[in-house]
Amino acid sequence: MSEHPPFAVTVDLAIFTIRNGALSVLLVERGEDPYAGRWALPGGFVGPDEDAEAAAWRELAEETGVSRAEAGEWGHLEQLRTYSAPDRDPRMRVVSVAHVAFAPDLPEPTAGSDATQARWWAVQDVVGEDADAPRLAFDHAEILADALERVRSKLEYTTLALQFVDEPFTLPELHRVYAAVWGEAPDLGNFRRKVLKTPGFVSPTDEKADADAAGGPRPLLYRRGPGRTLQPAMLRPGGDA
Amino acid sequence: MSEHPPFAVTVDLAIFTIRNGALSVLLVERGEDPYAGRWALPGGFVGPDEDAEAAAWRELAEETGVSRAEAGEWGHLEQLRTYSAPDRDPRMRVVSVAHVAFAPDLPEPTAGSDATQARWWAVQDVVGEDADAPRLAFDHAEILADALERVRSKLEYTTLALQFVDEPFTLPELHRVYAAVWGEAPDLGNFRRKVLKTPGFVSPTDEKADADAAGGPRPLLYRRGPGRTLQPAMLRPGGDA
DNA sequence: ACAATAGTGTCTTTTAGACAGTATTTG
DNA sequence: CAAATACTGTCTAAAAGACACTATTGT
Repeated sequence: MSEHPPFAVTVDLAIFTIRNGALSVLLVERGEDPYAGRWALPGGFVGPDEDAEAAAWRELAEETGVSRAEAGEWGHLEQLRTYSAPDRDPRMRVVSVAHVAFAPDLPEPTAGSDATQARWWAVQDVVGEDADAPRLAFDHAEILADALERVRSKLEYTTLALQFVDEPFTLPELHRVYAAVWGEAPDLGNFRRKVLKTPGFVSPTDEKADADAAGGPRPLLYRRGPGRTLQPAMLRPGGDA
Repeated sequence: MSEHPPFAVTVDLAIFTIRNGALSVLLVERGEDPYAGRWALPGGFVGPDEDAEAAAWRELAEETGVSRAEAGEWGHLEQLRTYSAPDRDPRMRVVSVAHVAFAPDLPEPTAGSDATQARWWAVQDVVGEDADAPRLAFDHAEILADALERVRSKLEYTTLALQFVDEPFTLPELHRVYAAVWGEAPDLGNFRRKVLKTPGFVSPTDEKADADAAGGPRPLLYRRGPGRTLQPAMLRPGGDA
């Protein structure tokens, strides 16, 4: 079976967070060809002694500038799918195991060791057709589109939204996560009912958030509950469109 | 970047069908080490000019003994996930892009060119803990478990069950698909209501099925509709367990 | 006639959608 | 006080679960 050609195996990551109320994704600017100057999803090669998920955790920690142990505290990472078109990288045959990661608001990333820059992009500015929208390298536009669909649908039937907020959090904050990811806000009253009656979604504290300059009552603070799935699912408004 | 080790990339397939009312999966007996004599999911290497999905279609056609064009007629195939543990194959570093395929009842497969045998196994006889349950090679038990979870959950929110029946079909037949995959039958009356009121799930004909030795009225025949998703989902009985 | 299965209808419960209305806070 | 936001409650519609009931066929 040595007549089979060798492949390089990489991981690519779509790392999502909420910044300024907008769903955002981390991109790095490529410093070298192919696609020099274009923006790309962060990623790297899978090492000889790690599986793809371990490589993805390692890259996540490197790119966000936090230690891997810390990343394990707040982060959620899962495999998305594998991209293997023969010509997806002109240099060699590369198969990429793409992953999706979710994190609460993180600091602006530090530049990578290869002197390229990395920054958060509002997803809407990347997937849009605007003239100033960056054209992504390789097949990363397709990967990002798949990742976006994944995060949107996982909000429906899991408690994944909890990964986008720091503890403790308020229900209006959690509501804004749904609004940012779906692009449309569910009715706040019905949202509260759904979250509070789903066992294990959130657990209340008896504290209230600090006052907000905008006025209004101080909302109650909650912590993440142990539940992981929503039964039945939370429906996104206009979800059939 | 040539300091990175070469990988072999394969596809493995969990090919499901319904045989004698039981959800079944195609397994091949390995003829050589490692795991000689053990049963495994069919699979093979990804060729230099194809992507993983093309390799999976090729393997599907080879293993089921039907031409690839025919397979495209009736089959549904989708990527499951990628398995990349460093020690999953003792011979070399192999990354496997697993796929799931669904087909109506197929003939017993012919033996592969390497003189190994292939046959359908009732899923219950493979995942069970019985003494005569085969111990699968490599990490294929894990792949099969993931594939099983995939097919079970896809029945909930898609019209995938249509891939397990030949056209034309009756609603009791379609109902038996759900019963076989879920291990428990939804109420037939409520099932009919759900299927018939979901736009595009099935389209009626004005024909009736041939008579059955068991007696009873001859059920109406239907064809597959254009719809692909169920909104809202069909809930499996005891689905939270 | 009887058994078996196909198909219809009905009642109840659960849940979501669409609000209205009250309470709390800042400026 | 007004404005803004947090929170509660209510009415309605959609849908599922749990049946009972009728109809059609083979033996």
